[in-house]
Amino acid sequence: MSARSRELHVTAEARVRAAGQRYTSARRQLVEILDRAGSPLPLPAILGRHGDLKQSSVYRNLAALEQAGVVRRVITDEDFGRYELTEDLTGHHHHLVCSNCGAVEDVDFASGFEDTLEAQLAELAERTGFSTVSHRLDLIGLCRTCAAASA
Amino acid sequence: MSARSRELHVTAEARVRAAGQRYTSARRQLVEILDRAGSPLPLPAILGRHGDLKQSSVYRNLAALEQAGVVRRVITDEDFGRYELTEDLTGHHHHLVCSNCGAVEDVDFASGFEDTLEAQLAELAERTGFSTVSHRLDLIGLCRTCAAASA
DNA sequence: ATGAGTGCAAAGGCTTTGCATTAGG
DNA sequence: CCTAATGCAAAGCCTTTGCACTCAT
Repeated sequence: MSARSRELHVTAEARVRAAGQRYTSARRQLVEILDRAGSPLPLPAILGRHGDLKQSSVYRNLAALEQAGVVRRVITDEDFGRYELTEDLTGHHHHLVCSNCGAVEDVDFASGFEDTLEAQLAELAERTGFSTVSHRLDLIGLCRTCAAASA
Repeated sequence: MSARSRELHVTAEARVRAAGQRYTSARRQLVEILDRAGSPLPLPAILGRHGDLKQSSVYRNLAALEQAGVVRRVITDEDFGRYELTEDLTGHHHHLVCSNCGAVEDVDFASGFEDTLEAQLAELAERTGFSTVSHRLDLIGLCRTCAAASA
């Protein structure tokens, strides 16, 4: 296991315990799965990668991890919810969402752009009265596979 | 009725008919409701503003309008789906989403920023192999009301 | 022992769908 | 007339929940 991964679990465990819950092996595995995936995973995929843990338990554990600030549920227009590690664990990023197959890929922008974006958000917050705490920028398009298939 | 509104219905009707369906008075009313709202409306709100049209019919009509490219379903983390007119009818815009009450408000960025954003997206599309067709930038924060209440 | 986690099954809640009826072209 | 739209009720589907059992502390 990499140093980064070890670090991840230490942080995750701390948060889960701070939330008054246990860092079970099941939860550890879920964090591991999401970390390895590197992009938001739909529930069936999580279920499939965790040999033996029933669906209801997966939901409950994900809810626990979400409450502890380790996992967040990503909203998509698919049937199943997708889950990823929170940004303060993985770093700020954006999503490329395939409008055809639903695949989601993590991506980063040039840092300069991210700054410009922040500035715009601040301006917007002031103009509208919203206290902006975060943003969510998703790109919708066709992934390589679907683009090739439809060509 | 404003000239813009008349224009809107003409376009909407054309699309619905092109999709092989009728521009019913019920559908016309739905378009009217969404146009007046000026921001994505959750289903209960739509139902409430349309005196007499059963829930299943509202769903069916929204689906028809969506298929015709007049309406689009907005993804949120709320229980109910939200609906708005498509961007080519209302113009490109973004959403301010209140993380507390779920309120959604439409907003625009400075046009210069929008250009920068497009450039970044083009660069990203090239780098990742995604054919980006659109983007969706939502700001999550506290709306005026909720910010005041929690202060 | 004592509370948390798990499995199983049932319930929930939004959305969709089948079917008979009604209305629009 | 003929097809589409509507209402009503039932079904679907993801997700949540109740309850008894097991496991870890």
